[in-house]
Formats: sequence, structure tokens, C-alpha cells
Amino acid sequence: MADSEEKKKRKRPERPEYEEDNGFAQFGGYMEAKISKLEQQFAESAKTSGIQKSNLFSGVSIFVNGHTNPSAEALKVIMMEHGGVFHQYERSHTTFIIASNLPDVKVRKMMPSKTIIRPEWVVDCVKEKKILDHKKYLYDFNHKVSQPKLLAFTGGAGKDTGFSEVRTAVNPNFLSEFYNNSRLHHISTLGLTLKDYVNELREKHSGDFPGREDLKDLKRDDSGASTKFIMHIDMDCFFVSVGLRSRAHLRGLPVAVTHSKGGRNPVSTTGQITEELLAWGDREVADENLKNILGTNPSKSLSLSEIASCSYEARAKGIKNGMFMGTALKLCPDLQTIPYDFDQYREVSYILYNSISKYTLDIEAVSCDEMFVDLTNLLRSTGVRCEDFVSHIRSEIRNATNCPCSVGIGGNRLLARLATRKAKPDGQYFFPADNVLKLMEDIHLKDLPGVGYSTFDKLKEKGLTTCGHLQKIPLVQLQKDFPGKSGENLYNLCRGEDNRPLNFTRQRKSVSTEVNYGIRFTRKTELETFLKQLCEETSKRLREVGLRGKSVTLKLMIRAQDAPVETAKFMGHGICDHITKSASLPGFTDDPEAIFRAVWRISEELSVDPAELRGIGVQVTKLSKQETPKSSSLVNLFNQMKSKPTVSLPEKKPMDAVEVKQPEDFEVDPEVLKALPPELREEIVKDYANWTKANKKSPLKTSPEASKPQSTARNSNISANNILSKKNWMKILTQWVNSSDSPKSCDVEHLSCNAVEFIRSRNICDLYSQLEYLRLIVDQKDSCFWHTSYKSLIQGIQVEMLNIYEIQLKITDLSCKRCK
DNA sequence: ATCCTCCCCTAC
DNA sequence: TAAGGTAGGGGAGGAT
Repeated sequence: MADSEEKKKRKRPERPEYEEDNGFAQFGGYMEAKISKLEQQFAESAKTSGIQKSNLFSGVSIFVNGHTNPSAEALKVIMMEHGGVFHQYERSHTTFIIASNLPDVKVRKMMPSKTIIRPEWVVDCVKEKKILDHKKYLYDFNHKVSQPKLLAFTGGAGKDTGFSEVRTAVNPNFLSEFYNNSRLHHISTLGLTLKDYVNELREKHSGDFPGREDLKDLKRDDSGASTKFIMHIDMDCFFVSVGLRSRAHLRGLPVAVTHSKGGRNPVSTTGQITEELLAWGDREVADENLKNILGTNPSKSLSLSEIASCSYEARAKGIKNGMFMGTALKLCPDLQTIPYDFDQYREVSYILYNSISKYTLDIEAVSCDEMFVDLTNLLRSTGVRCEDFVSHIRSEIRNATNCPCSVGIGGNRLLARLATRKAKPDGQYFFPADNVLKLMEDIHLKDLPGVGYSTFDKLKEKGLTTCGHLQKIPLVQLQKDFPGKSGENLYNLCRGEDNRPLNFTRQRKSVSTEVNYGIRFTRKTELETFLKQLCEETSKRLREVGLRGKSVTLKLMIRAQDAPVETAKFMGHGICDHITKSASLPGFTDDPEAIFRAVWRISEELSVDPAELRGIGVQVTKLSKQETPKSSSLVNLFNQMKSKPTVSLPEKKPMDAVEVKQPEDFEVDPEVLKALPPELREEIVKDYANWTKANKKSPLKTSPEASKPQSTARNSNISANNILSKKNWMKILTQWVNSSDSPKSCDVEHLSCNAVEFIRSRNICDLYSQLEYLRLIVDQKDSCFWHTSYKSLIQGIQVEMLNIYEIQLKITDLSCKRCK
């Protein structure tokens, strides 16, 4: 970030009339203009109103981010009273960012190199009547204050709100609140996102792998071996490693990622937990939890929050993923906990995948922090030795993410995976090609992929715990207990044989939405309302991936007969019976109502008691790709909107290439604005109107065309199909950017030509606004295809600017860290 | 035989 | 307090 800032400064020609503060910063666009205007107003009103009490904050400017106490408004007044500056928008010369209550991701994303302090600094300075050392007020990223919660969730509305309605699925905000906090949801959806990402990269790939250039210096492999090389990469305790990037002081300590801060669970009873744990998940972890809880004073209950990820130092004390926080604290009382940071996980995941995709796209994405890569082609065409490439890529990942990863290599996916186990933590290991059968003998059966705790228990009952044991069992005998393919797989895997190919692309077979937490209904209408939400969510997800389904399945978890009504785990599902039932949909559909009708019918048939329900899911299957008749091409959009009577455009004229046109006045499209995120909307709407009004009266003085009246400046030829010259450019750009995950190159080119026309006709102010707007909406896009296209567009524009004005536009960088 | 539905299991 | 999701493989057993 600081790097690109540097570059920009260096590139800008050093002409005094365009110095940052007296000119060029305000050269283009309403964005800059409105910001300066606000600040000026601020300073002036402080002086003229006579409220200024001191010059305490002279030379100090603050920008308040998020909710603070005192409020932004109050801080503004304080700054005003004491000669400081309050920035409505964060600016490059802002002295401090004030924040007390923000997710650190957001803070760091927005101001990577800024000093962020707590609002108390302002208050205390006034109290002490001097500028205090701000270092004592630095925003503490480690002590994360919880976000202000909705009243309904804190129970703050009053004790009589009825317990069950406060934080159960009855609350209309439950679903989003739950999904925001569910680690399993995030792990799952992030994994899907990255699988799609690999698909996308493969589809769009040009055939060039830029990373291979870097391998030139590595040793050649002259052995000429034609073996298959499967690489398995896995980040080490992913969530913890990501969390430690900003918490260097916790490195080397036992650390765990969890919701809990180690508090006590006030409701559970020992007996109940025992019962539930016997029917639950990872047996080893369950046993450990159980042992711990049985030895606990029943009056002192434990945190049942699960540990999502723990450091190797924590593992050394016996702590495991999935373990209750209470249990973990018993094993290690000084266990450090850090909160989830799902945005950061996503960011690091992309860096991981981008690192690999520079070299090859023979990738099977497994999850957000794990993948298989077939190195065979890469090694053959570069001639690089496998171990050299692995060392190279591991250090590259480490440098790019600041997180360790481990790599296993083998002749097939099984051996690669087993090798990774040996490699961990932070290492690499090659499963030898000879003697595989012998080497497999010591592998624990639980380590075979596909052997979970149920299969393992079955095997253990027969006295089988290692692959060596299993190798002695003939296939037919094995298939008595594990019929068909199940037995066959075991038979092959325990011998180190695995012929399952890597799947580089993947087509989805189902889309589902389920919640098995916080389900506590008393009335049927509550169930109905929630089920509708689930169907809407399912429909949304179908549409996101452009699929429709022909069949829907309702999945229910119902409290088991003898299970207690209140679960040991807060709002958990306890011991349940599982029911699923499917129905046909009217043709391929993604319509939420159609899905709901089908699912509601099933629910009626099953006639479940809403009060007994502990979990609900909606799954759509038999999928088919949705037709996309609408083209998202920019030019098409432009033409479509042109013919629509709702858009106020001048009479359509024949597309005369030589027609002389003037850009129409800009207008802010309310429809467009409605669709924008609130922060962005506010930013745009606030002063746009004022600015344009003010501007009509007096054109910008700092423009290179200042000597000419605005109308003259616009007097050059602008072709009729120049999108930027249209009144509804904002709408066109918005729809274009929203219409797809990657722009068509012809559209980018078209826009580039349009921009160049503007530059040539000396219409820089409008162009600047439009580029600023484009940046804002592209920045919101979670697609590096858009980001890079935007950047190449800007690059072309800057070239033209240099040609004509010998100067560049001041363009803010995109915030995306994945693409650089 | 083959397909469909309803389960169970597994992985992250 | 706590945030127990999501997709796929595969078997049993019935319908075709």
C-alpha cells in the first residue's frame, strides 16, 4: 500500500502549479471538491460562531470510523471548540483515525497505514488541557470489543421479552446473525467459493503461467522420470495462523480460535452433557471433554463453546480442534483465545490459491486452506525438480500470507495426503515410491480418507486399527462388513492404492440451506416464517450460481423421545432423530415461493410438532444450468436502456459516426443508488447535487482548462455511442459491473475509447467523477477480474493524460489485496 | 438391471 | 451462554 503511494508520487510530474495542495488534488471531480468544502465549512463555522475555546488541537485532524463513545458528532464539536479538524472522510493527511468498536479487518482494510486510536484520547486531552501521548490510546486489535448488537439479541429490550423469542430462530434477524457467526457456515461457503474460483480461472485462462518464469534458476531434473507427482497443500492451523498475523506477541503460545472468552456456562448440568456427548462427533475429543466434565464440580459449569482451531503449542497440551473451551482451559489454563476473522481467512485463501495458479491450474480445491495439485505437467514442462518446486512454493506462500503451510507429495492423492500428515507442521515430505505396501502397514486406519469415527469403531471392534491389520483381510471378507464399494475402497486404500483422479472442475449437484441451532418454536406460524426464510436463502444461493432445481428435500431434526427439552449446549439441537423427505418442483426452478410451497406440503405431511423441532434444512437437487438470455455486454446494456421509455434520453437519432454531441448533464439515478451499499450511497448522494449546482455557476478554477468556459471545453466531438456522455452513465456502469463476475474485454476497450474521447475533448472533470464512481463500485466487487480490468483501464487513461497534459489523474488504489 | 428416495457417513 | 453448515459418496430397499 505504502509502496503504491510512493509510485504515484514519483510518477506525477513536478510542476508547481499542480502541487498536491493547491491544485491537482482538487483538479477533478466532485468527490475531492465536496470533501474540501466540508472541511472548509467546518473550520469556518468554528471561527465565525465564536465557539472556539482553545487551539489545543491545532494541526490535528481526526476521522471517526464506526460507533464511538463519545459519538462522532460529539467529537466533531470538541475538535471544533479546540481548533482541530474533523474529517468527514478519511484523507491522506488525517492525523488520527478514531475508533473504539470495529472489526479489525475493516479498520485495516480501510486504513492500512494509519494510526488508530481510541476516542478517549480526545476527551483526555481536553481534560488535561494538553496533547497527550497518543501511544497510550492506540486501538487495541487484540482486545476486540464486541460489535453493537441488535437489541433483540442482547435481550436488552427487557427481561419480559420472553426468553425463547430473543435469540432463537423466531427472531427475524436470527438467520443472518447466525450465519455471520457460524464457523461451519463460513468454512463451507468459503470452500465452495474457492472451488468456483478455480473453475473460473481455468475457464478464463490464457495458457500462460507467469510464475514458471521464476523457476528458471532452479536446478534441472535430468532423471527424466515419468512418475506422477501429486501435491497436497494444507495450511497449518489455518484460523490461528491467520489470527496471529496481527498478534505477533502471541506467537509461540498456546492459542485457540473460539467464540468464547473462557467464560462459564451457567445452565448445563453434568449428566446432560455426558449424555449428549456420547452421541456426538469426534470420539477422542468427546472422551476428553467427557472425562473433564465428569471430574468437574457440577455447580461450576464450563464453557461449551467449541475450539475451531488451535496452535501446535496448544496441541502439545492435549487440546484439539472441536474441543470445548472449558475442557481446553482445564488442560491449559493459560490458553490464549482469539476471535474469528472470517474476512481475513477469505483474503488469505485467495492469496494461497493465487500463489499456486501462477504455476499451474491442475488444482483440485478441497477447502479454503487445502488443495491437491497435479505437478506432473508443470515439472515436465519446466524441468524443475519436484522438491525444489515445493520449497519454492512453500516459501512463496509463507511470504505472501505470513502463514505456514505444509506440503505432502505422493504418487496419488492418498499418499500425498498421508505425506502431509508427516510434513506438519510447517514442513514438506515425499512419500517414497517404493515399498509402499510396507510403509502403509504402520498407518493408523483413522488416517485413511473416508474412515470416520463410525467406520473406525466398526474396524476396531474386529481388532483392526492399522493398515497393516487390514491388509491381511481378503476383499470378500471385508465386503461382508463393508459391502460393495465401501469395502473395495478400504481394501485399496490400506495398500496405498488410490486411483481416484483429481477433479479440476466440479459441477454442483445440490444447493442447500440448513440451521440446526437456535431452533425453538412454539407455534406453527413461527415455523412457517422461518421456513420461508430458508427457502428464500436457498433461492438466493441457486441464483448466485445460476442453477435451478427440479427436486427439493426437507431435512428435519426432531428431539429424540427421551432427550431433555433443554439441551446441554446453549440453543443446541441435543439428541435428535433425523428425517428427510423430498418432493418434485414444478420444472427447473429457483423461485422461493415454488420451493416453499413444495417444502410446506412436505412439512404438513410429516405433521411435526413445531415445539419438538431442533433443526431444519432445505436442499434443492436435480440441477440444471439456468439459461442466460440477457447479454451483459456494456454496449448492449447501453442500447437496451436507450430504447426504454423510462430513461429520459433525447430522441433517438441514427448512429451517425460524425455526429457532434455534447455530454449531457449528469444525474444521480435513485434506482442505482438504492442498490448500493449504504455507506457508498451516502457518500455519493450527500454532496453530489450541491456540487453540480455550484459547478454550473463557477467552473473549477484549478482545471487546466480554467481559462476557457466549461461549454468551450466540451465543444469537441464526442461520438453518439459514448456511454460516458449519457445522462444515465451511472446506471449503465452500475448494471454493467453488477451483471457479471468478469468484464468482457471488448467492453473494457469500449469504455477506454470513451474515456480517451473525454480526455481529448478536455472534459476531465466529468471523466474524473465517473472514474471515481467506477472505482467505488468495482471496489465493492469481489472479483479480481474486475479489479485488474479497472486497473488496465486506468493505465490506458493515464497514458493518454500524459500525452496530452503531461500529467496524470490522481486515482485512488483499489482496496483488494489479492490482486496487486 | 437401473433408478429413486431415504438414510448414514465423511470432510472441511 | 453460543452461533452444531454444506456437499458428496454410498448403501438398503422399493419402484420401474
